[in-house]
Amino acid sequence: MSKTESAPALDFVRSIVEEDIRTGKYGGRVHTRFPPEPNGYLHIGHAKAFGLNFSIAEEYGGLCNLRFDDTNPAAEETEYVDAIMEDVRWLGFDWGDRLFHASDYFDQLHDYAIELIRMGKAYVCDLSAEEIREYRGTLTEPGRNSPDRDRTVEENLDLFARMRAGEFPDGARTLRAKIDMASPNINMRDPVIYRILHASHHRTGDKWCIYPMYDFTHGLSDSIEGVTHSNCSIEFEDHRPLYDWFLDELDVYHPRQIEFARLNLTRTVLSKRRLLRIVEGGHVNGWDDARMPTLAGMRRRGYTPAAIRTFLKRVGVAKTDSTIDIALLEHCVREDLNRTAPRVMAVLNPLRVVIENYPEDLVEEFEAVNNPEDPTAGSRRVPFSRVIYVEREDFREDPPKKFFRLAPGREVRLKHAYLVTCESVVRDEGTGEVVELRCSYDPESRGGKAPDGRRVRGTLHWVSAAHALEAEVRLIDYLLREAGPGDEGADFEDLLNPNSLEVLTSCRVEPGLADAPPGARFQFLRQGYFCVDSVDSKPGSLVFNRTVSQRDTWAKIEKSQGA
RNA sequence: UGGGGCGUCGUCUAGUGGCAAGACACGGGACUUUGGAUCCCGCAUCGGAGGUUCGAAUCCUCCCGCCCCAGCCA
Repeated sequence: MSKTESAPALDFVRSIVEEDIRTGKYGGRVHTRFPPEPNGYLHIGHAKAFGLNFSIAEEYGGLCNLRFDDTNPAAEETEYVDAIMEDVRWLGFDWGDRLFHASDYFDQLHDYAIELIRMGKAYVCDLSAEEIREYRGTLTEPGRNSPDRDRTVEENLDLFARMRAGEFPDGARTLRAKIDMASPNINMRDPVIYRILHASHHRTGDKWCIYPMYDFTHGLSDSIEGVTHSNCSIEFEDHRPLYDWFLDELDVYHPRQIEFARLNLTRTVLSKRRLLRIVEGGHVNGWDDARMPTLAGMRRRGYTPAAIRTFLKRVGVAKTDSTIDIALLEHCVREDLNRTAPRVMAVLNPLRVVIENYPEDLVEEFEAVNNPEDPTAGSRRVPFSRVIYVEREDFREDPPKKFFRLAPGREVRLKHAYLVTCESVVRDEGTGEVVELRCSYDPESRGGKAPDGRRVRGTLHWVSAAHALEAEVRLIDYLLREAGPGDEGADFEDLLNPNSLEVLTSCRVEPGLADAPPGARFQFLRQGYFCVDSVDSKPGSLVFNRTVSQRDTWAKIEKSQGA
């Protein structure tokens, strides 16, 4: 632990945890929890939250529970429960045998509610939802007491029992905490703690027709589980007095709630409401669409758990409202994939090239290194023949300055193979479009080395026409056209990028990819990182997703030339 | 106009009275059989104004800006 090892600075949450360990506040224990409501898919923003909770537990020899906050049967489904567990595990976290549900505590929570009633700290209220809102007051005016606020304990007990017994319809009555209708903190103005909901719960079925509210449930669940640090997002800061109130009034074990800022990303939608709109509006093909910021989407797109965890670490944890540049996430993905992804050649927009002086029936195989960053990755053999495909954008009839690729009379290197020179072009007679290049090769340049040491700046990827496999490649762009998350409003659809997905259908990839398994990740040389789509790719009809493009210096040069 | 919170490079994040640190982005250069990777160099006086102090991003005062809260959602 020497200072010279430059231990990374602690974020404020970890500082609090360390301080509590030092002072023995919880007997030196560290126990966190991740409490998602199973009403949707987890996205990268949730990953910040559970990454923090699980990581802190790991780092301090503590435990982290997975607890489903399932107190609203109207919104929750088992499908989401399963998806959430899969996503948390995918990122490499483990809750051991501590899988819990707020609904596990419904009996105990009910007992706590009765205790509050007995103490005169809770009452049954007959006000309608609208009346409760009216009585609550506003941000600047205090609220008024409910006419039912002074019911006797006996009457409250009786009414609450009848609520539970199903005597009243939804919305007829609520159980409220008796706190302070004049509190400047609106959350303290006699919040509802139980509501009547004749709805079947995905775990408890029809056992209950009254369900506890979040504020009442959350702290008590933390307390029951022996949580020490209850980390949540910053909009709950106003709720902390209420969190503390229940624990204090009931005089039970008292965890500490700590709030941190949520994650925002440029060009990315991270609100559940909007994500739902994108899915239901048919703007994407489901929650696991590769364009989605859900973990399921990122997984399908080819992002790695390691890259996401590195990203989360670099983003840090603070209370400042911030928006992370999506470029940081992409950097982390490239950094990981550069180390681990095997290189392969694939031509996205094929342009046919005939090497006129290359023998008609000859097929050579060239040794190609799989990953120059990783000597243990080995090599493979790639077939070469007289007719090949190169990338259409690697040829220009009128090459601009600094364009080091193919052009009439220009010589380039075909990666791993030969030096070739463009001798002439073949056009479509109707459109005039260039449909084929006629080239010559230097037989002395086998392997790509110029025999006389002449300098050849451009190196192109290619595939042998007779051997290449046809494939579909999906190019993924941001869901939002603007840099920021955009304004709230009905015109949200206008903020969507209409070109977030570009599908290329006649791509050609090297033959070795024939049996690449679903999810396999590759670097398509000079282009970026791609993975085999885990849903739509089939042997014989390969589908790849572009995970992230490679940095493209030429694009920058070209742009600055144009400007 | 009530309450709570937050303001440090373009974007994040450290720093908590003694030379403003790191990452991404951006710009420049080196190297290169991926215009990839890698390597070098450059890039902020800390929301504003006063004050305290030998010394302030750090302490005090006032001001300004942004975010959250009026669900029987979480």
